[in-house]
Amino acid sequence: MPYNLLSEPIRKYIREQRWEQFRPIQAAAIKYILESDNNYILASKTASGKTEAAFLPILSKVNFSETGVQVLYISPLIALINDQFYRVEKLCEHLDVKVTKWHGEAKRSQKERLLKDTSGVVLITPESIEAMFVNKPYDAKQLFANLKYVIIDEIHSFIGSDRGVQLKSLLHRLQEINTSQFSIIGLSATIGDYSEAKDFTGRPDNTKVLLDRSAKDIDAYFRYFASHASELPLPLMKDLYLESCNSKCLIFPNSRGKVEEVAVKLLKISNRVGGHTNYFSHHSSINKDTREYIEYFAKNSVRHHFSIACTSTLELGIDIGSVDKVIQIDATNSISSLIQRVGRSGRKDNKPSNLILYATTPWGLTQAVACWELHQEGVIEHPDIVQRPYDILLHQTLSIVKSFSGIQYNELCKRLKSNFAFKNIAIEEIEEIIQHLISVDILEHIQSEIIIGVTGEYIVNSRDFYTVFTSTESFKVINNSNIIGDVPFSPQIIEGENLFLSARVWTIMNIDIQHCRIEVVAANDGKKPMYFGSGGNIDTIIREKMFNILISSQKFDYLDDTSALELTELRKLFSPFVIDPEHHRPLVINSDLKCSLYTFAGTKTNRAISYLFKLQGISNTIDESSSKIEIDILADNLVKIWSKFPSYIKSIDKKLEVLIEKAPNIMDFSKWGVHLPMNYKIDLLKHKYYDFESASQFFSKYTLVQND
DNA sequence: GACCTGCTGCGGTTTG
Repeated sequence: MPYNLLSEPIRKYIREQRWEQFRPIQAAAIKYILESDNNYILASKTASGKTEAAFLPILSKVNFSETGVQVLYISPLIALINDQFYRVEKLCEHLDVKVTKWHGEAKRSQKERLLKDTSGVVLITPESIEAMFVNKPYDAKQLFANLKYVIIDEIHSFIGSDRGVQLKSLLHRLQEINTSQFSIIGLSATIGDYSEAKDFTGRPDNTKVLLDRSAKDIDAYFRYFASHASELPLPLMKDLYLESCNSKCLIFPNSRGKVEEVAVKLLKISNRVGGHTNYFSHHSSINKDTREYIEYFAKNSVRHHFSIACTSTLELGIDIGSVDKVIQIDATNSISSLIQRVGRSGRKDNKPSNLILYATTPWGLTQAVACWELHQEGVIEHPDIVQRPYDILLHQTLSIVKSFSGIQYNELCKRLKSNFAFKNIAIEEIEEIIQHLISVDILEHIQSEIIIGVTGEYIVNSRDFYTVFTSTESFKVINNSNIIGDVPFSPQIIEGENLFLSARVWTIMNIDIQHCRIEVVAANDGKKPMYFGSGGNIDTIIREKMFNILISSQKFDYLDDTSALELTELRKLFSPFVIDPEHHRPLVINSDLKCSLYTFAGTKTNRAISYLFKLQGISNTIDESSSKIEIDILADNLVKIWSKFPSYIKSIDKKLEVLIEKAPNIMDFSKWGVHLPMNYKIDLLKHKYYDFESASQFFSKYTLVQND
């Protein structure tokens, strides 16, 4: 019995909660974590009690009377830390264990209190760990030199991202200041690659996966409303209103602009028919206080219905209580994202989740069906792992040098080389990058010691140093000295222009360019705001599934009649082809004899294919939504040169060098890559922005098939 | 058309 294994204060907590039994992941975690010091990945569906699964045995096991923080909980979001704080504090009720939030918005007094009495549990973000290493290395040592457990929440959001490489490096640096080994527990509902998840701890052999495969029942319905303009069609809005007005709903329209459009229009309809007024918009450009209020409102609404239009800000595990329905407008970018979003509904009492998907284009519908089918098959895309993250290595190099206020050259190289975050980067490469940083005054070599150089001082002392992702400049939108949110610099920002923000309509009264502020007053009608972003990359497995769906005649019982008709209609585009998806790709000849290649390949592969065409002087444009490359060449000519393309990749480096020199903005995907020597920039461009390996396979694997 | 995430220390002022 797992219950009997736990310590008495924890058992008391469990009795008070009146839990009749543990969830499977909790029972397993209690048994395994208590019996060994292995690392564990706890993989189980959303709302299955993973936080308790990790904390119950750890709080039982760890001796908190030792000095120093014993348990470090790392989260990708401040909002999640604030949310988990109350849960963890409650768990610690009978234990006399201090729980401290440590992030950029946490109270300084609480941090100071912890520094005076270093003990207990700390909830922190990766960036705050980074900042502590850089500015207060002594504090880091005082606090975190006696760790027993590190818990990483929503670990999938780190795997395969720059932020994940940074966190790996920080885990290594934390281990360096500890005399004994701490254990790592990773939590997630959507792991696409267990070996990558194990690698994330740095000790894959000592890491075990505890997996509860049971899935939640989901009632899914797909509906179709054709959209021809940039605005959502009115019939869709009316249907959406009826579907949502008597429920607690989350609506995911995939972009901040559309989030505003949905929130404003639903509220307008509701006002007209005398419905409730609880319509909100929740995304990164909404003021933080407003977002917290919305989360609080949702969590505490027992009787009130509400609809929150949101982006991926409400995708991760922030507890917003029980939601009746999740409404997705067009397809998600990934299966993982779909799972997370659907998991937001039916959290209580094991009720089924409800998903309603509105498609507005045939290709959006096909992608949505593909994601849904793959999810049903239990498939999740694999994370996109960068084997040699030179840019993050550069960032960590600066962080380490600053942290030590100067460090012996050999010592620096040794620390970087032994860091498992950079295990595929050779020592010669590390030395070359350090030498380059010295040559551009970012670092300085004094006798045998490396210190931060003149140029480097500006970089490491900037507030922007602690993150590995970029942020864009924007205007603060202010009404009556209340901050509503922000909008980027765009041609839309003109005095007198009306726009949506935070589910309301505003007129721009005054633009203060110097202070990046816009004064607004309430208005009645306007436009959705323009935001610039670059969505997520779509994985090849989704595209391949779309192809299979389109050349099959399979019926899907969750589609409404219009959706089924639209799918049948799109299938006609490929019905003239006799095609084997394992070996062929369709080339549609247009009326002007130019052609459209449907690659059914992932975003990075499409970019590489398109670029290779351009290098051969063949102009073309990608339409990512349909994975189509429209090519300015006669089909027969393309077929003739098709087999030569893989050989063009061999000499790609020189071409990419020219590209970087001519259009340096192409490196914008990498915040720290700009400081690297050219050959390393090329390598990043080759693997993070493009995917030439899979493009090469594409040309070799597939032959083109033309329609008649 | 097209997502998201996070962050300092200091000196000064105000508040209880």
